[in-house]
Amino acid sequence: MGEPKVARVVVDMPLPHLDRPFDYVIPEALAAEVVPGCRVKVRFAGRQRDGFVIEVANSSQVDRELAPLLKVTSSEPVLKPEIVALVRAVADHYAGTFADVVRLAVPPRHGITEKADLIKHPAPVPLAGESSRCVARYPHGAQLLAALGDGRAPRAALTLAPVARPVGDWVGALVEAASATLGGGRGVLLLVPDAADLVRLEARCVEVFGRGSFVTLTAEKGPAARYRAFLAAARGGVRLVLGTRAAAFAPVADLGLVAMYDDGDDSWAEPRAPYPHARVVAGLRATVQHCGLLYVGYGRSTETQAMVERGWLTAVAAPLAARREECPVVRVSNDASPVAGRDPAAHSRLPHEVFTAIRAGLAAGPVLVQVPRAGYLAALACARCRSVARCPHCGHPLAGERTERGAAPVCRLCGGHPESWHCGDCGSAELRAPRVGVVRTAEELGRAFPNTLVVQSSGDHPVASVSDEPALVLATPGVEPVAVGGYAAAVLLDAEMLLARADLRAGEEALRRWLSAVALVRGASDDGTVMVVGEASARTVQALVRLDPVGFAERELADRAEAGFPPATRLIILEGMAGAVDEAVQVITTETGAAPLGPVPAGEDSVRAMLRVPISAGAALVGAAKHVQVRRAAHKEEGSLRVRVDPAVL
DNA sequence: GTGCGAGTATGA
DNA sequence: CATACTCGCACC
Repeated sequence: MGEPKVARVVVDMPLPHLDRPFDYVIPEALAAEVVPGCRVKVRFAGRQRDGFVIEVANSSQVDRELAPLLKVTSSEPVLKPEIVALVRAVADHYAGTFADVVRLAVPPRHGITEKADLIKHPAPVPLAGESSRCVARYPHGAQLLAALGDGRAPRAALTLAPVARPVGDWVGALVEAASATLGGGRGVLLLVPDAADLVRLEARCVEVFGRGSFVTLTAEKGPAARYRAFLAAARGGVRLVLGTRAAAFAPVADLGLVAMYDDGDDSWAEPRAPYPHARVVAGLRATVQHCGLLYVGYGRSTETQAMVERGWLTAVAAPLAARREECPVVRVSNDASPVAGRDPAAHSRLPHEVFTAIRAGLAAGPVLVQVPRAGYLAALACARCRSVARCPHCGHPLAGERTERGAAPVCRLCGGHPESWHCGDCGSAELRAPRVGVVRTAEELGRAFPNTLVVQSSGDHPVASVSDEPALVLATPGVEPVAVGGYAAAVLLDAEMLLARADLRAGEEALRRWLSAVALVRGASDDGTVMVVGEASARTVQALVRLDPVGFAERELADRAEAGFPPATRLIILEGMAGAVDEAVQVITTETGAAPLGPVPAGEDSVRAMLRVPISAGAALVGAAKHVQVRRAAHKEEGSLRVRVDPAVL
């Protein structure tokens, strides 16, 4: 008998200064059960705690007597080496701990499911050779598929033409990329932002790859179903995994591709510490595992644009001229606050053109009407040119705040109350609060088209699809039903309201939502039309009319660079008790040269401060923030301090 | 976080 | 000199 073996264990202990593996002796009696990736119980700081074995070694560097493993919870290797690397990379990117991130990556154990017999998963049947109806029609699209099939690791942002045709079929694009990768013998991970999209993707995967040839990983179906799907992937019995946010960490044997639909959706932001964004997780994963990476969408997020401009992603998109040929024609109807009663049929505040467009569309099929919900935080705008008013101090959009003497501008980010403001575009000093639209539109339109079937789809009552029959389909953004043969027309209402949020991302978000609606409409050659009701001069509306999310993202990124915001910079937010935040700002600033903003009050005895550096110094900034946490924890310093890196919402 | 050992305070 | 208590730190 040789020396007893040593297990390197990551202990479930989210203290920043203990964020590293610890060595334990494997008792003779447990030797057969211990495998890398299994769950164990160990004694740590006098208490019994859970952990994962990440490595089995013959000896330890530790010059003290090792404590023994207490118990092997399960021999199932649930934490694969590549996921260890991914979890470490994500924790480091977000100044978080391995323990916090691994909780997001490995679902809770479900014993009964683990002991149950293996379900046999048939291999997915890849598409026959030349069957790409979407991706291969794009410049570089065929090369992308070929690279995936050849075992290479291409990284791309595929900006789809928004149209209800194969060329604008996001599900098809994901399935084709998956098929190419599977055909080359590697595994695939397909990620979508929400349950409704997952249903659509699953349906197509059943059709294309066969029932049971893939698993769906989502927390929504309960712990047993989640763990079953996770195990199927971890055991290597299934090559294709579909899922939402948390599935970005799913173990897939011999991973060849991570593909994500609509990376701009806000559901990708994890609400638990350290708040990783699935777009970033996917990107880190492509790096760590050297696999393909594909962001598919109708829009282009500012973040993917930054990756494209860094040369890290290849842009795959059709030229603008080709897009306009294939996609619906988009027109603007200026919402010039029409006088009530101007349209006798409806007593409507809507422009007359809208009714004409709807009537024309209904003659050919269903018509989609996108109606934003009320309740966004409205930002102030220039009274003359209507561009968003920005804080002169930090560049964040200004909000209106009620005071004794009416309204005053306030910056919700840096807390400033600018006394004088001048429009950066036209020089005017006058501000206005944009009119907030009202959602009585459904009733109005219903009355205007009395003999028409009206379908309503909203967050509470989503409708998945509608037939080709003429119908007026009213939907809030994000839950538009799919029309089987494409909508004949779409009307996008209250554009200004969607644009008027006091949020840096308002424009990008509005364009993303509009384009998703446009993508449900028939192409120009089938007389598909889209009408947007809003200010024609607004940059975002212009981008929609030109169907040019890339040009928009380029300008958006340039703006962010000028204002010093992510993704052009790396930004961290420090929040907690004043003393702790002040000290942290002090230390990090001197250490990294970061530019501080704040601190400003942030609720009950809590303040927040912001630090920004150029991307090249990002790792140093995050490292310094982690270091501050380590020191604080080790010295048991007073007060609380939370760190957020590139938060989704500022 | 938790437990422990060193160092210091307190009292018989 | 014995016991009590706090502080600082290591935790495998």
